[in-house]
Amino acid sequence: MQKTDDEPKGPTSLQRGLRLLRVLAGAPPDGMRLSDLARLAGETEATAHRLARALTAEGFVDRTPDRRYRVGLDFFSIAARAETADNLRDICRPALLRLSATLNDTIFLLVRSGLNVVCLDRADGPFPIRSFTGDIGGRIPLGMGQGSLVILAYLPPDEREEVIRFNLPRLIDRGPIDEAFLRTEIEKVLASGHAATDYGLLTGMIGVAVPIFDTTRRVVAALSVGTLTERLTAERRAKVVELLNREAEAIGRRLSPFDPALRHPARFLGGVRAPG
Amino acid sequence: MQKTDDEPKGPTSLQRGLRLLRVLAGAPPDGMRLSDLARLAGETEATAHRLARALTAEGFVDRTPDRRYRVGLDFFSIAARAETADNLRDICRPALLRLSATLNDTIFLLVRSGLNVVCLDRADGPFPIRSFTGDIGGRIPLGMGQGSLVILAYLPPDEREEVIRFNLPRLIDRGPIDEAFLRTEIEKVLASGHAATDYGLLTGMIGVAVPIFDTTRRVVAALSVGTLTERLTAERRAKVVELLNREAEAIGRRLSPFDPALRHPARFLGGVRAPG
DNA sequence: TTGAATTATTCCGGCATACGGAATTTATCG
DNA sequence: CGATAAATTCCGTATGCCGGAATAATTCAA
Repeated sequence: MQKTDDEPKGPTSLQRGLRLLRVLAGAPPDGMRLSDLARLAGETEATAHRLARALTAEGFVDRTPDRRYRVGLDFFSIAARAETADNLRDICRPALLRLSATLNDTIFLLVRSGLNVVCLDRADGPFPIRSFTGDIGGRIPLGMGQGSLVILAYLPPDEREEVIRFNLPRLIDRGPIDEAFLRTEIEKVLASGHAATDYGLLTGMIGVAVPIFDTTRRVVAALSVGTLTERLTAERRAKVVELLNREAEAIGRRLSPFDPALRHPARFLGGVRAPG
Repeated sequence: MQKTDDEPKGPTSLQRGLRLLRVLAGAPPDGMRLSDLARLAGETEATAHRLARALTAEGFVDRTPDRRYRVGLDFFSIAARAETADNLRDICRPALLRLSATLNDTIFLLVRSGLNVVCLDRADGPFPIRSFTGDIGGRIPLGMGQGSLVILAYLPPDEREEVIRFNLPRLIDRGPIDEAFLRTEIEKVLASGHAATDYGLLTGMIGVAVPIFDTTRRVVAALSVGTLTERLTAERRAKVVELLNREAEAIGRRLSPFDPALRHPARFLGGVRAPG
């Protein structure tokens, strides 16, 4: 081989091994044969085999009984154990401040927690706002309020149905809602990409919310703005949604799907992690 | 360097790089300095630097502005693919929600990974629960804890023996267990169809677990509930087991006969085949 | 601000070792 | 059962890795 240029080459076997991981993560739902793996990674079969063997020995790759390779469960385990330095609240705070300052309204950050949604943070605007969510730490059933609704809407179908089945009584109990209404609103959310339903419970108030997806396209949270109904003309709403979405997307790109804050929001409410 | 032993060594730089990843995932909330990384991984700083650079270039590691290393975001999106082909987690989630809401306790979904069991998902109940399994991604040896025990118990006999042979020391090391105890408990599991052993390690806590079989009657996972000892009277336990089993069976019917991880080279040819 | 201690990065020579062509074993298929 | 394809092992060689040591950058104390 001739060395034409002086690329800052690193340990080749590491580079190649990682590329194998990428390839494995890339396509197959049920694993990949060695020959395909080699071809896609641009390696000879001998080399791919050697690397795959090492990856397997280290637990980063699993082998299926029919001799196929796939990303290993240990990999999942390692990733889940890795703590991302910033929890969701820290990541989102600048966005909340920006939105609050730009829109002159109150911004909420909502995270799902089982069958509920928890308000993880808020940045107040100049107008006093009443909301379903209430203050930081506030907890409402999935489906009640715009931010909550938007999360519910984007859940995987199975899961969404399950949540609805359980929460419907709670929702009916707390507001002028029935199943038909809820389903209609969910459809609206999925069609428009945001929630702006007026529940009619907080007179003069209205909210607009957009979903935050993690890097695997799962809903994990919602950004929501609470404002006075009169302030939200149709054209302003479009603008608001656009701004919210821009921030939501930026946030989503930075989210690990394993962030503990997404799983146990309550632990992070105090700003300090609770033990256990 | 002297190498007297003739282990089938693999590409060292790959092994070392992966170890760096493990170390990185292990401890730091806000990243790790090179020197610490090197020390914890048992590498010279020069080597650690070279490897870390390669990992960074490949996107598996990020650098913070203050020159610290941390697990990269790409790492997570790849890891998210590491679930079983049937996406066991998605399939089971509604069941976890149902159980958690119905029982008011914390539900765990556990899958086997080689000689270990990994917590794939959990749905928290209102009570804070301590468990062997820990949080999502937590790993424990096969045989430790109820969910893990139930999986071990239902493995094919020769495979089970091999796992026991391997894990017994680890189990003894981590709890008041000896071989006789383990075998007695396995018998109990096979007789009753569930595990409810009180290991006595987590005072006040107890768990009940049932197996999930795929359509070929192989254990692939376990559903487990963690609760306060006082909440689990005998009659309630019967009820709990029944609920768990109902969900486990429903899940099993949806599983295609794909074995997630049999990375341990075991030749069961001519051995006992699961009765079709 | 200065200087010393700590940490990060680069260099480089020697030698271990990873590469890949080819042979061998093992699975898959007609 | 023979043929084809895939997986795994072998092995000589040159390639790229390792780590001691030099250099650069950063932190810290005073």
